[in-house]
Amino acid sequence: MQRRQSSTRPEDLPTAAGAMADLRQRLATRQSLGRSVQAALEEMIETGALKPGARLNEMELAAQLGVSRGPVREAARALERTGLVTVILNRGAFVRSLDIDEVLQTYEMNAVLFGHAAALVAARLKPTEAAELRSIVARMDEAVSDGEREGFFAANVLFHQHVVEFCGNGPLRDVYLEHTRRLLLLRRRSFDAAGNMKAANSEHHRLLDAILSGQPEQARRLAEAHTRAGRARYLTAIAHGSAAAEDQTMPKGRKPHADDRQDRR
Amino acid sequence: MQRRQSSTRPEDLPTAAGAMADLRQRLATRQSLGRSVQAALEEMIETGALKPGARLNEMELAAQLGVSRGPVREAARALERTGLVTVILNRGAFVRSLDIDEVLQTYEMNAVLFGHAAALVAARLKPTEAAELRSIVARMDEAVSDGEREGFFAANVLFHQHVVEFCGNGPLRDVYLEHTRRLLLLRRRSFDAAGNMKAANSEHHRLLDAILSGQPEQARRLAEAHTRAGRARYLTAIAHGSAAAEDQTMPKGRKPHADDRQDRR
DNA sequence: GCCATTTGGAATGTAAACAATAAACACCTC
DNA sequence: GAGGTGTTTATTGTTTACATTCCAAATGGC
Repeated sequence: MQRRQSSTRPEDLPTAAGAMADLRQRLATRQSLGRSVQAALEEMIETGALKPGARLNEMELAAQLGVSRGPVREAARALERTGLVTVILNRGAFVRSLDIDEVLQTYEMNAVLFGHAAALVAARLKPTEAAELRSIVARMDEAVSDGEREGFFAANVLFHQHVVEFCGNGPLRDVYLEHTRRLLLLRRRSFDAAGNMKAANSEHHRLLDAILSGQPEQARRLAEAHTRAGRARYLTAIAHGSAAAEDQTMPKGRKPHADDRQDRR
Repeated sequence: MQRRQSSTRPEDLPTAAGAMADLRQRLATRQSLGRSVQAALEEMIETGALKPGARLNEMELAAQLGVSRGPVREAARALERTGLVTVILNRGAFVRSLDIDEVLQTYEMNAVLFGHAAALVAARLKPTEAAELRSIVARMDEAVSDGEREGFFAANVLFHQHVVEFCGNGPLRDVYLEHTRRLLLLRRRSFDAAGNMKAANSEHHRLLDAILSGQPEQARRLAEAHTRAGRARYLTAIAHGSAAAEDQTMPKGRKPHADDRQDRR
């Protein structure tokens, strides 16, 4: 990530259109470097460039991203609050490795939250929102037929996002999305292997029916069951070979231990 | 404005001195300065030295606390992730003022989470934990008899903390405590006025009975009801004079608006 | 050979300097 | 006087430099 440099494209004279594009670019880039670095780090964690247990070397990352250590530190601290890394005093930030228990507990909490969101949505759904949910489920149907894992995956995320969005409870939405995202980033491989799109989507259909027909408690039950079914799929997935990717790029020295953490208030 | 409770403090003199002492204290505890500053800022928010809407002037705070701007920035960003302040690019960090809707939604989410925690506890309570819960409720009984608001308040917080702790779900505990804490810090006056200790404690008793007798669903229902009753008490409290303390120390210029925020991923 | 101690290098924590931005003010034009 | 335009000033964003801490290999004694 370097300082915005004028792209010296040969055929591109300083036209109004070009200036406009530049401005858009600039406006889009209009966030602090810390934010940008945070996004970059999240991507590196998602893609596996930074594996669980790896230390975030501030100098190295700063050089790599073309910024100084300040924004890198800022990003690392933000990731700590998101739960993606653990910061240890004087030793640095380490990509967290979720143990199975924590994953299961997160599923459990998400089940309750998603269930409540579904109940709220069933009680207050607007027509336009109903249409949107229907179209997303339809998209997943197609993806299932065509065997498009990526397409299904994206639409699946979208479906859950919309449900918690439409429930109208901002804090609940934020918590649910944040923790879902954490699972995705730190356990992506397991999720990929967790397929079984068909079963998942039939659950979506049943849930959607309950929502559309305005049955809050039924929707809550189905949404909770759906989340727990997802947990079960996750468990069978990691049981089959895709075994819990454990720490790999651990630097010298001992592993960071929970006791070292300093974020308990 | 509005009757600042029989305050223990000569008011108006932003006591950075107290925060300062606290800061030095915590330095011995081997925390990064950023952490210490974060704690100091939280205290300043809690005590009202930093009122909702106030901007966190980095230079000023750094000078007051005897550190450089780095740790202050770090702390401000941490508070942003906690939801206590809003950061706007190139304009700084502002103490958030929770609107009523968000408070109510947080109560709603907390009701669901606390209800689930209570259900889990009822299903898996250990003898030592049972004793601890009993003793806390007993302490609240005494506080009610003696009219000790502060003592009741502290024990009340402790009771809820222990329930979510004993439920065994770490992520749920963290989310619940974090959001409860946010309400406490940003709406403390309202809470103080929300008294009605007697009613609250009778709810505690009924909940504890359900937990001790191993009735998860009953415990869930009571815990949810207890939280919603707390919400109702909060509403009547702010309806009576203690009106939602709105922004006061707003600096010149326009108020920060939600659209300015840059933390949506 | 084994263990405690020392010591050097590397990385983090903190401070201070520099650059960029935005609000506020003065000024000019109409 | 209203509206807009340059200029100033305070504050944040970022970089650079310095201090402190930790780890690990090297050293030395037994």
